[in-house]
Amino acid sequence: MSSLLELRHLRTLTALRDAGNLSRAAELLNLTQSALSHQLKLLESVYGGALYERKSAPPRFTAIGARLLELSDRLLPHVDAAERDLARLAAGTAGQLRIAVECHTCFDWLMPAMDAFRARWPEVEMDIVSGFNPEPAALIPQDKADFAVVSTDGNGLTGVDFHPLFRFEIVAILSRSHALVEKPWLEAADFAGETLITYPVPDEMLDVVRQLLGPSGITVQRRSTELTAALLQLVASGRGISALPLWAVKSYLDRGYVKHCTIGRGGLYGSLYGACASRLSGAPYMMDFVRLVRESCFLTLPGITLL
Amino acid sequence: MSSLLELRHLRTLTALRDAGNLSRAAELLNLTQSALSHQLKLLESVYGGALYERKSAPPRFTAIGARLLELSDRLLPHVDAAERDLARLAAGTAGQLRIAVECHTCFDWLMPAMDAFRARWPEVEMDIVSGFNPEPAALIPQDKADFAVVSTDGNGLTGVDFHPLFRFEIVAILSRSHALVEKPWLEAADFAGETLITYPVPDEMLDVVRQLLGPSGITVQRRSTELTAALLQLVASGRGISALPLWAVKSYLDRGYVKHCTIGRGGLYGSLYGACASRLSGAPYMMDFVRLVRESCFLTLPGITLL
DNA sequence: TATTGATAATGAACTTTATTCATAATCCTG
DNA sequence: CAGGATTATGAATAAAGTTCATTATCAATA
Repeated sequence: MSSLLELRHLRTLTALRDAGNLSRAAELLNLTQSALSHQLKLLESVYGGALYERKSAPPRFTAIGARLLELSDRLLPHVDAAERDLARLAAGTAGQLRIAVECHTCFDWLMPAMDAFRARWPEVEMDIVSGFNPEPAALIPQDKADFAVVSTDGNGLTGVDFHPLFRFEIVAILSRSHALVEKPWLEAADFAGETLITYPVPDEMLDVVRQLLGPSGITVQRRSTELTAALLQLVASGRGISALPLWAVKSYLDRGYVKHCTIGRGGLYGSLYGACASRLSGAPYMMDFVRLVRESCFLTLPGITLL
Repeated sequence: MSSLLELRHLRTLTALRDAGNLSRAAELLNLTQSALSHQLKLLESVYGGALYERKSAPPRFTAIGARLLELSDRLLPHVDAAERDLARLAAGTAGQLRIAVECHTCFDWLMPAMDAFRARWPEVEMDIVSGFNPEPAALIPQDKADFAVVSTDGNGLTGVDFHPLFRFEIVAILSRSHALVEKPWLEAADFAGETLITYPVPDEMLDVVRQLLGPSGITVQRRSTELTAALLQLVASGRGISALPLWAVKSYLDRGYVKHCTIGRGGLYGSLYGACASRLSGAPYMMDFVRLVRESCFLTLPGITLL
């Protein structure tokens, strides 16, 4: 009798468009693929026709689907804006967001999220905590930062909450002529004698060391540089091998500038978490920031998985 | 974590504003007062404050409530429009809406609903079936009308659906000096010897006759005229008494032009139904028309109850 | 100031709906 | 045509939303 269309459905539809397929849309919405499939099926039964062609990627929407998407585009921004206004009404206070990072790569994806955030919460003062801190989460209890990007949850810090961000594969980067490119995957022993080219961070912050080389007692030479491009240049010219997030080097690999190789049997994976003071964990602007980070990363970084 | 605001909530809020209080809002939405109360409570717990001041009629909204209403006003018309577009996509065919009425009073409330309908479904041809038909529902199987306003459901007509509209009290209208105005209510015997002033319709169409005079075997003189104003003029000048819907004469009563009196112990009530061909019963434009009629009547006719 | 009537709130039972889980079907690609 | 990825499906589960029955609150009024 009465209309059954809800915002939930519109969110699903836009997620489907943004994510490219149902499974990814589900990930974006923190739901299962099944849930969305059922949702769409229901809508289709109500409106008497398919909403999109299933077998196409990116999805091609039918007239019905397109009309609903048009509605979504018109509505959701207003809903979003209203909810932020309401959060502001509730909190009153403006707040600040001082961001600390542990590694350089973070900036690649942090910037777009920060830009989006600035547009949505103009009254929140945003800053980057200068310098690179080996353990940025420690800055939070000291009230020197409000948000820190870290690669491990729960450091035993009290009063600090960790929000899962995403998980990504770390691959070994080799020059095109390197002998090891033939191997299906690299084991710890393969690194012996090689020079490991990395960002300038302490050993214990490197996932390759922490998860592979450390446990197996293998030590390697280290050489470091700040920029990804410089790092790859060194690898390409045979000065050593590196281990970097797949998403960070995807474009270089596609161009064939360097080669890559899985590390360990099932691959080596790193995870990132956003740390913030428990006191701010529930603050709408903080939740929105975490959401924006997750969303923009998921939509722009190839091959990552949301946590 | 994720937003829980849904269109449902926005609809509740606008209904609350339109209807004036929670109970009436519930009636408008075909829900219970309790349901809406729970809904609002939930919203208030989420947004951390009241949405409106309960004890005031009409409701006074807080900043939070007002912001949500602002959102509703921006969103709901678009949702509505989209759903109509989708219905058009599904049905394809334009359709027509020929309306037949049984009594003159209907036009008072039919007009605004028809105007609203015309704006929403410009492609549907709307017409009024000329002449007053003692039994307009009969025109539907003959395909001479698509919608008929009748005062009884289920005439034993097959292929015709009856949609409950609303229920209203019918009161006796007396001149200010009439002896009967002193009585707490009128019984059948009180009508004996009086002239009953009515619209020009057959006896069996009049609720007073059908429900009160008929069963008790009392017959009265009849005199009829087409216009409500003329009818009241006759009553006021002592030519007889009348029995009319309370909502139709409310303004005359408020001005003290005539007096009124309850008919029978618990009062006399009439009900109206919208009849249409079963085949069209589920057509979006027909459902929308019924909805518009119910809604506009509920919001404009004083003292009625939705069925 | 009690009484009544109207409106709103509440907690528990209930119903409906949404989501997940486990699995099967389908589609695409190499 | 196998294997991987995506989608569909039915049943089970979880989570709501809604109603019911009752109580609380408030305003008008006797």
